[in-house]
Amino acid sequence: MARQLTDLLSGLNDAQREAVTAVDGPILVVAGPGSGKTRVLTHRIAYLIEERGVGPDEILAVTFTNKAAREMRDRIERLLGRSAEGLVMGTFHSFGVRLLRQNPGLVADRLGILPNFLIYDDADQVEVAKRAIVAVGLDPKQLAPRRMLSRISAAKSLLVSPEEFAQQTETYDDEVVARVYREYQRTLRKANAVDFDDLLALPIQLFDEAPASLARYQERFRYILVDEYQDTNRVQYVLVSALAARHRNLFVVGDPDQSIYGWRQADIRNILDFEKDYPDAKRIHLELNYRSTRRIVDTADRVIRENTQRIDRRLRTENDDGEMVAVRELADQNHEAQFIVGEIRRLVRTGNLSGDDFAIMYRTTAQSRVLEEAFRVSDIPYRIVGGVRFYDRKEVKDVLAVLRLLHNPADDVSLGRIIDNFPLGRGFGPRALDTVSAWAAQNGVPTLEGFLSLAPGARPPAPPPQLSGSAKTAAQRLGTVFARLQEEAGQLTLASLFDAVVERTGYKESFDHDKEEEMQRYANVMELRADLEKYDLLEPEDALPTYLEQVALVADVDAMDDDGRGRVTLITLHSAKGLEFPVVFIAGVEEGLLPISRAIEAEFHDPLPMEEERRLFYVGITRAKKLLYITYAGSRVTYGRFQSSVPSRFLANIPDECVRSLGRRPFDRDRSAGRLQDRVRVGLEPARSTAPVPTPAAWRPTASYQPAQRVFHPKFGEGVITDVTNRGGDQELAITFARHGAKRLIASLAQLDLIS
DNA sequence: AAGAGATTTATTTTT
DNA sequence: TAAATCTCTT
Repeated sequence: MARQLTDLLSGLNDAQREAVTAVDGPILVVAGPGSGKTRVLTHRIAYLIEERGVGPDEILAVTFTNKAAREMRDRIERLLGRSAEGLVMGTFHSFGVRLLRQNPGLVADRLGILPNFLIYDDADQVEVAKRAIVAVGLDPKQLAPRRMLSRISAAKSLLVSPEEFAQQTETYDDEVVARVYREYQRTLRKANAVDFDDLLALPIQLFDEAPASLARYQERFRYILVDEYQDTNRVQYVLVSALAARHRNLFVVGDPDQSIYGWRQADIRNILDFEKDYPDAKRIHLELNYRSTRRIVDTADRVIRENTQRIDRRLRTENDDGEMVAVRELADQNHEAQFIVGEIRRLVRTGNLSGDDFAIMYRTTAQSRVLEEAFRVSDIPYRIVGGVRFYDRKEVKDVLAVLRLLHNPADDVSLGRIIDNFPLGRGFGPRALDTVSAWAAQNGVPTLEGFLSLAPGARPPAPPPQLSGSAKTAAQRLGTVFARLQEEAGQLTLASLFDAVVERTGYKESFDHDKEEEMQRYANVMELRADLEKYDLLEPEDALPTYLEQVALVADVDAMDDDGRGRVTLITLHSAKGLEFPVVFIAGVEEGLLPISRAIEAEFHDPLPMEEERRLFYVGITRAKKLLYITYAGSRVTYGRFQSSVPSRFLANIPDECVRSLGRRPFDRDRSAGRLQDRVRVGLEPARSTAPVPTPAAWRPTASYQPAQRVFHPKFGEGVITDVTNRGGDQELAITFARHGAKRLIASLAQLDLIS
């Protein structure tokens, strides 16, 4: 016992030790980046179990991603030297599902949601929103379903029901949202489906309806821990508060400076007001950074210091100074990607580093394209976190739609998908679907029943829908196939069910074996089969629901740890939160990208989005342990158009002592938008319009090229200069490109970059 | 109802 | 630029 105690507490600093051993009552830990908060969380849980005799099943720990939960559980089990069975650890959303699954009777009775409910993902939600817009007699083309959805989601995150929303409308637009919201919710329920926000809101409704069930959980969870508390929203706050009300042993960890989910209704006040909610709370600060070099820490500190909405504190470290932060301007996004690939190659060669030591971070997923292309040709292994998830690929979603419909016959969104995309639905158009839907509505049954009623041997509740011609044939075919699949669904393993699905729906044959692209998509479908096989170990009746739930709740980062070894990571700044890498590149640090244009537009009436952008940059900087590169391009192609860009204002705050410019031109702080801002503030110039946006020709270095130099051209790629002819102040270059052969180019016009 | 061809839209971030 | 959506023809 004593041995273990020293193990659990050794190597912790005073503040960390205090956080681990302060057992009872509300505790707020404000933890800067790299200050060991994961260590504190894991050691604290192990300490509770080992030293305080707390049962693992009396502890609830909420993390931001499933990956974090998995890793923490592993670390705890390693500390304990045994399994931590019973410990409830996961994201808010997975915990929400768990609550709903554990109370099927109450959930059905009080909330009207049957146990076979599905979790609708983003695309499904858009579809439901569209249908809702149509149903209230409006036009989805004018209303932007996505915008409706974000308003609805915001309302749900604030626990505002459709009825409450309707009562507090102020503008015409609000009224429209209210109507769509109501219909959206009705459509979801009719499909026996829930969305992400419901996973948090429904447990609260359940507790309202059945206080005894709340009391049970309150009693059970003597200790509750919440990570990334700065990113919790209202629903999450209410849920945690309710659960912690009985024992009040609530331990929250967060960093207001890393709050980057304001757009998801994350409310920084949850952490700032913690001590108001719990006047007896103990507050512990973890400030010393163990992760990064001194220069990286100082850079981060100076950048975040510019924010006004924050608690003043200083980030510090006792680590070595380390290398300078490298800032590099590139001609365009291709050069930027090329530069990054080149640097990585160089560092791998000379610096004893491997691919997985590197991460490239960017603000928007669109930026990953060019980077990915550069890595693809470079043959450096890489992986992309974010972008299109495996489960979001069209062909995968198609097959999943069938499985979902088999699990939940009310799932009209999946039914629609099947009709649109499967050979099975051929000959069956929108008008015919209207007929069947109307029939189903009339009889109060799911739309699928309309099809089943046409299958041979069916005993429908009413005369089947009136169809004719190709629509009738198609509907009969679909009904017959589904009737049979439904029978088999309970008996077959998932893999065999998969086989039956792709065979009988004609999906398998729909791939053209002569087209490479289609074969790739077919390969994805088969990968789904391999995925399904893993679930055949479960009880047959659990396999499908467990699988579908897992599919709905995996985040991009969750899927990350599979075969990440040796690969460079390409990741959005948002997804990078909580991760660390020896070498980090932050790409596209330009006005309009980081900060994102919308934050710039909003700045004059609302400074908060801009501050969030700055925090995002801060999150990126603090991911780096040893080396940090910041790159920006002088111009980039957006929507297929060239646009020149201005270095981000955030660059102006990096201290001279920490930064060095790479390349021929020094990094010119005065051209970054930060300095322009100053001028704007004193009223010398209007914003942006007169900003000295440099034209490419004007700022391109007038380097004199020489034969044998290696260069990079945005279109032609890598090449070697074979001949140089001087023409006045300019040069005409003969270049042999690796992939495009010999070209003659004018030095001042060709957007060339020297590569080492 | 289906496919070809024209046109228009999109890029903020995600559980 | 590429993907999604619309329009027109059969």
